[in-house]
Amino acid sequence: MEIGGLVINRKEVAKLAGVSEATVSRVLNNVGPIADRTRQRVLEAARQLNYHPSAIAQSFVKRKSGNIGVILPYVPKVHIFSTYYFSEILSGIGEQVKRNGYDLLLLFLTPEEELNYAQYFQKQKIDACIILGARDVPQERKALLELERGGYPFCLVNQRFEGCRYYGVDADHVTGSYEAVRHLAEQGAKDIAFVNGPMMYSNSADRLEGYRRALEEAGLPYRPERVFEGNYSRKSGYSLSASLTLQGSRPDAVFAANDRMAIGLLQGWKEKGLEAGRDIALAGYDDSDAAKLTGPPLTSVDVPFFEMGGRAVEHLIRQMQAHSESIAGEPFYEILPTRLMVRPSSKFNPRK
Amino acid sequence: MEIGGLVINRKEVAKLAGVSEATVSRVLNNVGPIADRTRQRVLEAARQLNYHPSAIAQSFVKRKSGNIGVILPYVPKVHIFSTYYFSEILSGIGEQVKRNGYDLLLLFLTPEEELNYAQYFQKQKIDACIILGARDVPQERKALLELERGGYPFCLVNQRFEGCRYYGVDADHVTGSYEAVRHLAEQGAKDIAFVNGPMMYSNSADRLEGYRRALEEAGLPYRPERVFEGNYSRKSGYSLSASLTLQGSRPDAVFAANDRMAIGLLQGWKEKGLEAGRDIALAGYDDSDAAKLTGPPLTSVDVPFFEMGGRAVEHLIRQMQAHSESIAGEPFYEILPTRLMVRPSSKFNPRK
DNA sequence: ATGAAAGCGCTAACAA
DNA sequence: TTGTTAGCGCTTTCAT
Repeated sequence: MEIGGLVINRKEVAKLAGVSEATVSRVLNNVGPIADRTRQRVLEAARQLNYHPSAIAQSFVKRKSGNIGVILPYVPKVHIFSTYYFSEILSGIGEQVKRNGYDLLLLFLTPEEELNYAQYFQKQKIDACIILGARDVPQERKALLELERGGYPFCLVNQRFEGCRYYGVDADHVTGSYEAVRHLAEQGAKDIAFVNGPMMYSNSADRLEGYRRALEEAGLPYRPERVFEGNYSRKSGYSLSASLTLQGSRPDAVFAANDRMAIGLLQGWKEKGLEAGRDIALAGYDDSDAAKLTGPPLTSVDVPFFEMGGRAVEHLIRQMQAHSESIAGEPFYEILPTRLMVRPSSKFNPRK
Repeated sequence: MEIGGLVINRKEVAKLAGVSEATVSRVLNNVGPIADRTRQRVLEAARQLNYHPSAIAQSFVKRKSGNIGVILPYVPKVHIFSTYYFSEILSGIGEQVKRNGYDLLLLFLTPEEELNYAQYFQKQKIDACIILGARDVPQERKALLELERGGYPFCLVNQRFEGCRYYGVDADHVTGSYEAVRHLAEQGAKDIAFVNGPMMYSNSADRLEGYRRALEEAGLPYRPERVFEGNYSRKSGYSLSASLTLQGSRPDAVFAANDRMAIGLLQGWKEKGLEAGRDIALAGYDDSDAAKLTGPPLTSVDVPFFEMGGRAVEHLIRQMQAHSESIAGEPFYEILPTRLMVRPSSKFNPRK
């Protein structure tokens, strides 16, 4: 049985072509002046031997892995790729990484090990990285600070850190939430509850800001007891559906910070015979595929996750160019627009 | 501005610890006998300098990248991670890859370049790979043959090749389909149509086999004109909804080869005022999250995609062990069971 | 236009 | 128990 592949190296190509190893490299890398006859001979020899230069050796000598890393948060009990949010961002990243000639290395965080992003650079597994699902907690800030100190190219997606000037791509969640809540108010809702996610995510804070702004503009009071905190899971939405309806006074409308929680609410309500768009108005967030399938279809805020992933890669490429040219690239935070998608769930029927 | 990270190498650790470079390696790799005092000194020096061995240099000398590759098919106009099928398999792969101390390299195929899986091994970017979405077409068979010839560890997921003995993990789609169609027949349906995917996927062929078997057992005739071919997209299901209902005789029931197409059918029918579970019975396949959300909820066949991904990694690990011990591992094709999930969409109402 | 040779950071065999 | 040394396959100067 054959063990491992027989790997041809430069030496054999050089021998077959009757040239030096250096010449083989020159031909294959298109560098320096080469006689046309020599080039032909080398290419032919390489073809005959089915030679492929070792990416590892190249990385080793160039001190570039050719990989862009994507750091994935640990989310308990969730198949991370199966969440609309991550999968869309990753698709966008994948497309752009490939287009730029890099490979994509996935780095899975585990709950046991402490956050250390810089290690991936020190170990030289990656040349740049994108961090998904970052949270505003001390150890995260520390890990990011270390990246900045090391001068390693990185880009955040969908998270900002107050007081830090990092590269990042975010969506305008303040406006997105503002528009969703304004829409609910325009439907005639006077008592609009908000099911938010954890505040350690900047986008949760943004949504709260948008919610408040819309209430204020609509002349409705902001009442802290009308803000509930879930954890962006369907289950947490489902659990909160109880507190949101069994309470003496049921709100006219609910704005949920993502579609999964909105779907949980929908399910909880359905079990109690309540229907969104009839008994209570509901708007979600993310405009996931699921939003179009629920009964009733869910009003939601579209976020350009796919584009965000692609833009993050472009920022990395630019950072790396700046580095190699010793130019100090200005940190850049890009904010992409969101869009409200109105569907039947947000209808409000005043005679309740 | 600092350009790139200052990377510490073994030499500096050796100097600081006052030992040779070899000793540093020995301590860090826990190899050979080491005096306890020496070990302490080295570890302390490494800690002080924040030293991380270069993974590239290690890979280079060991001729092992430490990466497991996942080859992703090119699917036009689809964000690949956003399909239930791929995302679940990938989640399973990711978990298991991490558990085994490897990193996950994603390899995106593009429609322009011709299929060449062996190159990733020749370039030494990966030590083993999983191939997703393989099709039974000549160039795919050629690419796989090359992998086998090279003795490179690889594993297929959800696809088999007649006449080849490759490692692979599949689900029992014959039985899965058989059970779905039998269920439809048991509901009283006499005319059961089948919306299948392209036959270049072995699992489409398997489904057809299960469909035929169930019909035969139910004493219903197999009629080729009742089999339609979509491409597993929602859109293709939507398009076929017309041919399936505008035709003179509408079937009693439809078995769709995946949930996306089933959802397309549902949408097409809804526009015509037809409702699954009332006017026509419908069963899908995959038991995706969406199946639980549709109106009506979709009867579907659950496939353990997550487990399949994990098992594929385990096969790779075993292959690599066999290689390193020069043992000839027996190619192994594993078939996991599926499970029918009955929901309202498959109700059949004879008075049509 | 081409060859010779140094060196990238590490592992592993051999010496001591 | 530790040090010395020879590569690993490539890129890149420096000669020629």
